[in-house]
Amino acid sequence: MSIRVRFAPSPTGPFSLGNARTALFNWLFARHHKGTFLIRIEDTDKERSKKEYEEMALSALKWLGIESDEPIIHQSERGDRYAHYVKKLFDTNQAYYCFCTSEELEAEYQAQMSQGIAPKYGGKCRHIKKEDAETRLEKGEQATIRFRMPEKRIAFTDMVRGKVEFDTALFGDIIIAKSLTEPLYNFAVVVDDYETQITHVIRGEDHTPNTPKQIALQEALGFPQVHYGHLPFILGADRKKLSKRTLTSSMLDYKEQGYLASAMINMLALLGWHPEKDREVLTTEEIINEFDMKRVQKAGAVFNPEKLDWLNMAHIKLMSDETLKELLVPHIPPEWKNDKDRLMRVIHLEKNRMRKINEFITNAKLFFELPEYPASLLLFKGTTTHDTESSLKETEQFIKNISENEFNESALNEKIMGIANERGRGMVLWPLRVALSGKEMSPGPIELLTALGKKESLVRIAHAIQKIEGALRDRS
RNA sequence: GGCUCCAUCGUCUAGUGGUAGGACAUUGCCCUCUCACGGCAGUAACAGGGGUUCAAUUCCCCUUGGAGCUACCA
Repeated sequence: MSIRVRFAPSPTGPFSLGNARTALFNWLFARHHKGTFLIRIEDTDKERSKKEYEEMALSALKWLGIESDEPIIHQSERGDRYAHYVKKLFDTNQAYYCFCTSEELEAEYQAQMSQGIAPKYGGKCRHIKKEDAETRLEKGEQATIRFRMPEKRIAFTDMVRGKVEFDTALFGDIIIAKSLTEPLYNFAVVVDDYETQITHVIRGEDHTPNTPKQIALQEALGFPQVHYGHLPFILGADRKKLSKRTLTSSMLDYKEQGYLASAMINMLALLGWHPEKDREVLTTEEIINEFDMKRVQKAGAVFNPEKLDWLNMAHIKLMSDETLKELLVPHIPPEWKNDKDRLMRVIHLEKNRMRKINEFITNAKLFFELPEYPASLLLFKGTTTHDTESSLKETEQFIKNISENEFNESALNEKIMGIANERGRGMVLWPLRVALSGKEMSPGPIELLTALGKKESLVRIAHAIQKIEGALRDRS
């Protein structure tokens, strides 16, 4: 039988790292086993569900390349399906109307808590006859629908943790719906998973205690049991579940900050899972091939932003210059595109220096516009203005003598390093590099020359020489 | 309180009944005109106590610590 999984977010808040990881593991599991991956929106809570959160989740997933193989289901549109199954439970006397008010229930729970007893519903409405309930409903009384929880031990084999067992007597009769068409989580999940023929439920470990309730419901409705796997949490630095407020916990923020989807997937996959052979930098394709629920960790994992940076850098290096250009183009100033060749040379050079793709704008700016800098910056430590002037002039002459078609890295390296080794490396390379970049810190002079090209390089060197001469004049 | 789960370097993790390995971070060195990249080396962990065993990080129990759940949220 083919594997079918689903990711079922409730659109009640920003889409977090943890949500993304749960979606990813479901998706990886489906892809690895050539199964089907579904997205279902759990928007039964009308108060808290918001369309914007749903859109946020879907676009974050789309960014990661995770999309539903079948049309997306909304629980809010399936009221009649839930009503159908609630009626089935009524017909078999496995559900009943409960007229207790929230105040009554609250008081009951408080009393139990203060006595140190595990709180659960006392069963006050358990024996109200269906006919009596219906007349009360007709009179306009408010009621919820409860499931007669059978008291027994329910065990299941978790794909991550192995055998887990609960005593359902501790749960009491849970509320499964506010009305025929307004189901609550545990009931809606069971119905939808059944109707979409889900075979494996992979979700966060916060759902572990819900699993026996859902199994009891499946048994009551005569549904086959599904396989469960509960994923450990992604934790904040405080080792607590990532809160909604945690900074940049919204997935789309990572995209904005210049992270690659492939790096993000790599990072998320490595939180709680590890390939058999010890490798860290993995393409999505490789992760799909090697993914195995058996290798999923049991303990929660603290998210490490530095490692994400490192992985992002690694994934940038994995990309071709051309692919990187495509990614960069929408973000760069239009005038940078005028000189296509120069742009490509700059991308090639900066590719190995970027941790996040939006760093490109600040890093590459100097190639398109010479920054302002003081003449004093041209002086290598412990050298004189005079020596700097003569060094720059000599370098300028050498560069002028290199023909346009010889203007490449190896030829430049040979010529420039020739002078540098003669006059002293710092004496030659520092002023040249500052003249070309206008910055204290930058790529090396040979790299700058190659990327800028002969013409622009000479303009910048001439500009530097003017600065030096100006400084000399001011002194005399 | 009750129920469930978890426990290897600071972090992510590998691992086995017999020397605890890798990655990020960090430190030092090399490369070098600077900053990155890269290369090399170093610091750093089996929570504690009992068992079982010739031998336990590994298997069992307890303790401790941590997390989740305990809704007319999901």
